[in-house]
Amino acid sequence: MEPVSTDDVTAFRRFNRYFTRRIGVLDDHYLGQDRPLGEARLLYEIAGSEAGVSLRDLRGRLGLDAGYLSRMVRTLQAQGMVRLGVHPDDSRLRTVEPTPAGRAEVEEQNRRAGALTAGLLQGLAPDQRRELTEALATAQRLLRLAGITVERVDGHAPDARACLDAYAADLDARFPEGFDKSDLVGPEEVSGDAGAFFVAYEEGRPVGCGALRRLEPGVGEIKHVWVDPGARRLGLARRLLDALEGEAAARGLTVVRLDTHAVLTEAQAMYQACGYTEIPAYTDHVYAGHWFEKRLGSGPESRR
Amino acid sequence: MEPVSTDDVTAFRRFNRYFTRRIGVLDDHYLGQDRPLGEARLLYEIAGSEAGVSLRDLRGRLGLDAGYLSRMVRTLQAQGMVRLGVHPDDSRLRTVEPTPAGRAEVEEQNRRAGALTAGLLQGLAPDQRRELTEALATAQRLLRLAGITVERVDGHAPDARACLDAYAADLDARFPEGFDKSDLVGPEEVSGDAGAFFVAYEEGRPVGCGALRRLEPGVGEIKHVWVDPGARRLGLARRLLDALEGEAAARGLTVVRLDTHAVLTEAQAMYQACGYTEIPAYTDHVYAGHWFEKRLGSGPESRR
DNA sequence: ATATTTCTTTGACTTTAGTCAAAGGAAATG
DNA sequence: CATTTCCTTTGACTAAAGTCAAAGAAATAT
Repeated sequence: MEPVSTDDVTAFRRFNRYFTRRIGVLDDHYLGQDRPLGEARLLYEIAGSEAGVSLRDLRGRLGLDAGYLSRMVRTLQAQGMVRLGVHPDDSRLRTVEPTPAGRAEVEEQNRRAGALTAGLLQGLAPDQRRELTEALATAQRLLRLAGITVERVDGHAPDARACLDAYAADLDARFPEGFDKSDLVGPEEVSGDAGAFFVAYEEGRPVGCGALRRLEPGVGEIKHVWVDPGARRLGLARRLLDALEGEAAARGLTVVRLDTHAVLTEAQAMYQACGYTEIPAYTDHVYAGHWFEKRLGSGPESRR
Repeated sequence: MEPVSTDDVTAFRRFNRYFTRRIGVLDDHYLGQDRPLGEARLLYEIAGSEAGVSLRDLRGRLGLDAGYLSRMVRTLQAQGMVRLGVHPDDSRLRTVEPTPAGRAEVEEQNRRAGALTAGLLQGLAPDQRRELTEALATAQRLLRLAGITVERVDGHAPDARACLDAYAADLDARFPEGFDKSDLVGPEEVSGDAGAFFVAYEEGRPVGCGALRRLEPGVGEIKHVWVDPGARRLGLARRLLDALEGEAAARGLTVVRLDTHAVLTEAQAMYQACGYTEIPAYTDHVYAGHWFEKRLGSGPESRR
């Protein structure tokens, strides 16, 4: 893996310092106008999630001490900003939800913050605003991608199954003929000697997966490459492929194959961009309409 | 002035939230590992400026209460991180400078922050790192520009004179024959009916200027458009020109002219890009090598 | 069914951050 | 040279942020 150039690091740190100084501070400042910052943040978080949130969740998300959180929630409750309840499934957990008043306050804060931002952008010409918006979108996309880790997990792991379920639901919606879950590989097919399973995590949540399976001596098959709709267009599928190919190479496989459904045109384009070439059918798989192959370890990768 | 689209505002706010959550927080966190955040920031600021800094300066830069600052500085002194002295020119002022130990601590923090950043960027391919760096640079450039205000000031104002001094020094260094300060317009030539003077401010500091002078009935002259070296390549000169032309139009002038030295090729390109056309000499000014003119109020601006 | 773990609440703290006013020395102003 | 302004220090506070441990209720594991 290439080392990170110090120029990139300095540029990043320079931006970071500039941005948090100039913008981040502002944002925090308006937030905590009528109440302590911690409380404002908490209310914002509570109002952000439509249904009720559990205190346990909030604690995790905001990284707060249990006692501290408990007290702040009480304060908000006393002010009529939130309502407390008991979790229906587990009565140890308490849930919080915003009252109309709480929602209104957050709305008002959003309005003010929006006005602040608009004031800032006012200093730019329209085309410069567009340029800024695009640059920020690019940066955010890449930052998200950088924060996602791809990890090998056991085929039986709950995260693995969760991803496959989501994958199956996705395909069922996209294939004209639907998709039957029983067609997924079993956990034992992607564990141990038989294969491997990778899950991509973003801030602890699984947002993508991919499986590798031994097909015949020297040949592997890649299956079930899936990316959560919320994490698409980041370049994550490529990273999953990288991981799968790396694993295949480490197992001494020289060729990987895969098949894909005719309707998944963007997937086909992606495979081709990653160095896969279309080959004749190597399976008579129900859903397969196109077959691809890539020879591994043949010098430099064709990276976009 | 065009209204800011809500899309741009939302995109900006989304980035802001994402960035401060994911990155900004990190940065603060490592900073305040061994000492309170405020103290760490203060030490960072002190170590950042090579020579000693005055407390007055620090107070301005960090926006701290005088008493609060005084105490924090004492704490740092007691820990051997900084040395206190009296300002040579004004013994009401105190100066602070980092000791070797203080410098070392900041160095160590920088090292750690750098490692953190490198770890983050590690998740990206080299070309994606470059893309990110570029996007951040663009964003920072535009944010800086958005934060700069152009204000009309009196020709006698200290900020106006400071800009003109810097401008003169700049020209003196660039012109082969040097530049004589006595050639600058006098304060009364850019005040009241005779003309106007604009200063660009970035976070309270003057970073650019431009003057407008009545030349003859219906015709104005733009002079001394200057941008601080630290604020170049942002598009600030254009904004200064916009302000000057707006002022000229408001005064009923229909034409503005300007002259420029032969060596200032980038200025000439900029004038042309802003709708100025070269004309024959209208002065026999010593330093002038090219003359330009623009007719005002003729429909839509040619914006880049 | 008993023990263990999980989750929230409460009490009792500490640290950090920040404010305000008084006071004294030094420079600038008239 | 008297007055005003500027800058720092000190004392006396307050509010916010955060920590830790004990305790009780509910769920899970054995």
